[in-house]
Amino acid sequence: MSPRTKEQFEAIRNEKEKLILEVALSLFAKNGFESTSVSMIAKKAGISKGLMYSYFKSKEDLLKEIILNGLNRFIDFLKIEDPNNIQKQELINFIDGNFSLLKSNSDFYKLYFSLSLQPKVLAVLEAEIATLFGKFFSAFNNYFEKKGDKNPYVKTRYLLAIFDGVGLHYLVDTKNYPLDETRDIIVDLL
Amino acid sequence: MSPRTKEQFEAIRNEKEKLILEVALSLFAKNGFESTSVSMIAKKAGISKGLMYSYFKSKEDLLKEIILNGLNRFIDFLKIEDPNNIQKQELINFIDGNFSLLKSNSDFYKLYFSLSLQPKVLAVLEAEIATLFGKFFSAFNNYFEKKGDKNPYVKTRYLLAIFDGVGLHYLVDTKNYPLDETRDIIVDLL
Amino acid sequence: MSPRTKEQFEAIRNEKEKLILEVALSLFAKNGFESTSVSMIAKKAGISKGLMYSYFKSKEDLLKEIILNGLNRFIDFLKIEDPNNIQKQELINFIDGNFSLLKSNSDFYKLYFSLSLQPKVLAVLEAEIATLFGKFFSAFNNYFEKKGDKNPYVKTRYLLAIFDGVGLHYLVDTKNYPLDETRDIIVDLL
Amino acid sequence: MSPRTKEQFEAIRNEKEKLILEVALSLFAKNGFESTSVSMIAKKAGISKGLMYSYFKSKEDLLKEIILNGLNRFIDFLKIEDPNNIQKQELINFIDGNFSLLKSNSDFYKLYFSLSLQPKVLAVLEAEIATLFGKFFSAFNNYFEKKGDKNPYVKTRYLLAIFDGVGLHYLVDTKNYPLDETRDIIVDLL
DNA sequence: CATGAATGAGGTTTCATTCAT
DNA sequence: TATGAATGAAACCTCATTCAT
Repeated sequence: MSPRTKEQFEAIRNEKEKLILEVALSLFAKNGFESTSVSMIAKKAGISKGLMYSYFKSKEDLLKEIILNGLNRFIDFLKIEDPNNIQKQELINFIDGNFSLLKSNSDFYKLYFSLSLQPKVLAVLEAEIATLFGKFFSAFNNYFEKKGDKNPYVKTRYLLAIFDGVGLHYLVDTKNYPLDETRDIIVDLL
Repeated sequence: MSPRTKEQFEAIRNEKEKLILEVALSLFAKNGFESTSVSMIAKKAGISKGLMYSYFKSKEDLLKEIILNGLNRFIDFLKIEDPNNIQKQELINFIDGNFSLLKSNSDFYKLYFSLSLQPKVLAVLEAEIATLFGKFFSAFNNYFEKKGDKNPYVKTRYLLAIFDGVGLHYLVDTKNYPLDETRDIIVDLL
Repeated sequence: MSPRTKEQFEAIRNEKEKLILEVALSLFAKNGFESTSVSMIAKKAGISKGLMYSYFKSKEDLLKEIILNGLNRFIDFLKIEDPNNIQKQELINFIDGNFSLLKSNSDFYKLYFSLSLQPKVLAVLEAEIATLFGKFFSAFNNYFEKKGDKNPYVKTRYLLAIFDGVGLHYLVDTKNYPLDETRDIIVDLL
Repeated sequence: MSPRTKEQFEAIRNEKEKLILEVALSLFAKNGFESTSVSMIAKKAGISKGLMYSYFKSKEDLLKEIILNGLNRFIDFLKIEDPNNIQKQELINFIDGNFSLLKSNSDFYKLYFSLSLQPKVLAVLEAEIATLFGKFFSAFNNYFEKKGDKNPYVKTRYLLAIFDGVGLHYLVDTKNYPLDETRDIIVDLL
């Protein structure tokens, strides 16, 4: 066997890191952060605890990485060509992207919701989260302003709140919640 | 000296139980259930750890008591005279009650939201919660049906989701969230 | 109502003390000394914990009282008219007394057996126990000596061991153990 | 440095497990199960409390392991070639094995006796214990039946009770109890 | 890179005992 | 005499993290 090249090593590292992130997310989502032990994660990922600590310097660090990873997927859905002339379709695309992520990536949403009221854990990511939220807010706010809505601020905050409310209810009762029909109602608000 | 009377003992118990419940709720809301230790509760309540266990069988039992306590306040807001003829004002009263509770009792909401995605903890109260939620659902659903709404089920679930979404956003950003204006928007949906 | 006389008070005290002793014995026998809490005893006796401590200065003291109480019943069964001329019937009476106590007072036996291998607890009663055991030993030993038995010491120790072995097996399997038939075999050893 | 091999890890575990079992047995025998704390065990074994829990799920689990370990040594002493024709010598071998174990392994006997009247603790091992006891019973019962004894059942139960009585007395007064002479008396009963 | 034994701090819980009333 | 609220020490147990190999 020829010795592995640097690239191969890096590929293995990346792959294993990804595995840990996935496994940890699923466990955090299911049991909560505090109730998930590092041992459980290592076991489910098929590695040793020690190795986990070579990828992430602490359990909290692992959590942050997971959250950052998850947040980054959102930005992609919001594609605005011209901030001064936001198209309805652009916002619809965002909504649809969001909802499809909700379905495909519900673990991340669960984790995020369950942490969103415990500022301590998320404190370190405050800046990132504020930035992200700010982008969404601007987009909708600008759109409603341009559209001449009576109170764009209130409407925007209302709409963003709805996203989370619907997400929450969908996650709590995934089988029955009428997500697609709700999507139509929301789109009608634009 | 004569021993304390039954009434005196009961008064002591009631008062201290209330104290513990309040202190625990505030800490659970702030740090989360798992991250709040019985030591912290005892310290803040000015009692020994041991005493807490004379009032509540376990930390989890304490949590359940808190949740039950909190849930019971909700029911009062939903007063329906005739289920076959629900009045718009009755639902408005419910909404207003809810929002006023959100303001005055935000700790309970915080706790409830942060637990709502960890079914394990709430499992024991599932029945109570389902009953409560069922009542709210019926009220709105019946109302929308009677009103001839196109899809009462979807609308009801949408509305209940909005409550939680708005609540969540209000709790995360209490200072700025335009709760009263949002209330008007919601009332207009009826 | 006329005030109670000193005698009445004492009668009440004695009665209550007896009640506590009985209740505690039954619980100790069932759960073991360590696994029985003072609270359990007080509850089952229908008194407060504080009161219990006015009768017995500690949980251990209560145990000692119980053991002493129980041991004293034994002596009565061993009635020897003339130590230099012990009658077979006197020993038979002792055996029968013992076995009947085993049936009627099995709680005490259970407790005693389960403690007999933990010298710490019984250490304080060592003297009493040694005295009692010594009396039994002497009686049987003298009898076998007089009777011209080859090895009275061994036979005596063997016999006393049998008592406990049979007692133990009877207590473990009270329903099925053939106590009366065993009694006859033992009597034949005299 | 290369990590330890599986074999090395296993060796460490086996050794330490054995150490803990031995230390715990000695303490349980001396103080009783309830009065022996995990701290005491850990201290005497020279390990941390936490480590004990990596070897045994709980203090009770540790106890069960000890009992199972001890029980297994018994079976070896009972070797019956033909159950329909049990030889006197086979039973003598069993008795001698038992007594020699009593001497060499007195801690286990002590523990077992002190637990035998607290069914709660042993409840989980009931099946194993019943099986073991059943084997002994059958062997002696069959032997006495074949031999034409008047009442094989009573004799067998009497004999098994004697084993325990003698064991108990030997353990309480190891220095003086005439175990070997007693052994001869018992053998004569066959 | 990889392992899992080992630690130690801190969690939940129990309970004999005290003491104000 | 009688109560049970209250304490505090100590029990059992968990787990993030370290480290020798």
